[in-house]
Amino acid sequence: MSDPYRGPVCEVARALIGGVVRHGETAGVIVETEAYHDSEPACHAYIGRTPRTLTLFGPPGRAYVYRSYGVHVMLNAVAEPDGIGAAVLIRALEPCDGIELMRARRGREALEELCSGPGKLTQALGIELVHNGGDLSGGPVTISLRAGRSPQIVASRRIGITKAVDLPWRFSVRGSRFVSRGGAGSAAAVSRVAR
DNA sequence: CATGGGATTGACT
DNA sequence: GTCAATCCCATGC
Repeated sequence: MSDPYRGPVCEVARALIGGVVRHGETAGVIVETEAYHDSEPACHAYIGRTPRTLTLFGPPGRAYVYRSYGVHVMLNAVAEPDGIGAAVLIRALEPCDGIELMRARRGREALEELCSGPGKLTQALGIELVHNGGDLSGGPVTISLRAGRSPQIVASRRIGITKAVDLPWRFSVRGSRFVSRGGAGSAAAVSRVAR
């Protein structure tokens, strides 16, 4: 319990499923994650330490937040010991608190459209680039880990990347309707990995 | 200093 | 299914 983020990044990615991301009055349960590690080219840390990747190589349990496509903000939890560049991308949440505020920020009503994607959930929770490097156990953005037993988790291939596309490092709650639109948990995603 | 490329989303054909 | 939006940063001159 002392350092839940310190272990192998794929184990951390699984452990985070069922945890709760909270920012202010908004919060949601994690239903989808992806693992990234500096040993594989899809990871930002693959190129080594740069100003951008410094957070990734820092101590585990911090937030790595960056802008994607000039439009969207992505939230990650840094994993593995200090000196190793690894993180878990939070890809989807099941909204639980502050739903009206999420609706206002997202401009959408349907629960399934509030946090079902990495760019959507940061918008719904009001997470910004300034949160990069923040301690996830001490806020302002926090993640509390699941206490009980794990839900059924499906592994599949990661979404939206062009390198190391075959690694089954995406994890999602089987059957959840709150996962992102890559269709994680679908029979297609499962068989894609099995093949 | 100029350029190119995204761990995406939503609107449109 | 296709495509543009739009900004940070890594790289190269």
